[in-house]
Amino acid sequence: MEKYDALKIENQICFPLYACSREIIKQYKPFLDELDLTYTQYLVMMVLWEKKVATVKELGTTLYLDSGTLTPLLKKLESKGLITRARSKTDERNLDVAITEQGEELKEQALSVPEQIAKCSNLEPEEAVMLYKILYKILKQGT
Amino acid sequence: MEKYDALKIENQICFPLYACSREIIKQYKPFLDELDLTYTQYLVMMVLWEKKVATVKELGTTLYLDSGTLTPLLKKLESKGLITRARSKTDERNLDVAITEQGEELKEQALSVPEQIAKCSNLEPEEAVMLYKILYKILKQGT
DNA sequence: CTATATTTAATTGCATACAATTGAATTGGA
DNA sequence: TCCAATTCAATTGTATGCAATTAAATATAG
Repeated sequence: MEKYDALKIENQICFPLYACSREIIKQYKPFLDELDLTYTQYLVMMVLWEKKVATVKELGTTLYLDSGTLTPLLKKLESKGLITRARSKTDERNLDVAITEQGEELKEQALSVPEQIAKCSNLEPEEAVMLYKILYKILKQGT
Repeated sequence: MEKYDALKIENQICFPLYACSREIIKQYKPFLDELDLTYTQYLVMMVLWEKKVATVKELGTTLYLDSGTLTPLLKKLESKGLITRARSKTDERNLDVAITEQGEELKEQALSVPEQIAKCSNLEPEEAVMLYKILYKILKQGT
């Protein structure tokens, strides 16, 4: 163990995490292109397909993103007709983001995305479960 | 198992990967701020602390980044005096990126980064090893 | 009840990421 | 040898990420 070993890329855990994340997002691209969605837009749509409505704050908490990222992205989804944006009537600080009929329709088409992505993985099921557990353990630590 | 379950955030492996990557990079920020480096700049410097010289192509292969990301980033590191950029004499298509004396000096200071980051982790050593193995298995698949 | 503190989304500025294109240099085949 | 194909870095355009600030709305302490 040499003095500078800790500074080598191959001895870091963050780098493969960072690289893997981007490589897998690249795998999504051809499938998401068919929906005319970016990966981040797809994440927002996934939350709304499940919850129908969420504030910017809630989207940010769920996706670990802030308003600086979400505001322009949501305006884009709005311009595509997939969502609506409106101030909450009970608390005007909140912006309610709601899925539209058109947004709902995209859900059917989106079903093919996880289907096709699943085929790309070479992980054993136990590895996927292990990976999932470890990643959420790390994420929970920030709570 | 409902029809749309595969479209839920919590059933995806890519999302926690993406979120984890960004959360851990945020943990690096206060330490990297002291070196006046961003995380990506730090990655490039790590390669050069080890290899002294590398072409843009080699940096890109190692870090999974392309010239569109690296070119402006390398110009910034050059303007800080940490690296030099010069066309290779044997093949002018290649750009040789080399560490400077000042870049070498930063290595000492950088030693504290992995030290302090290690303290932030709540993973068991076996979990870290498992995570590392799985991530590199995914990365190798793209080779 | 009111001044202050807090919460929330938007904005600004900077730094990536990356697809697609360009242009220069080199390679390899006819 | 010569030219078509390939390789490589740079450029362009779009889309994030995120820290820091701003401004409006709401909550809270006194």
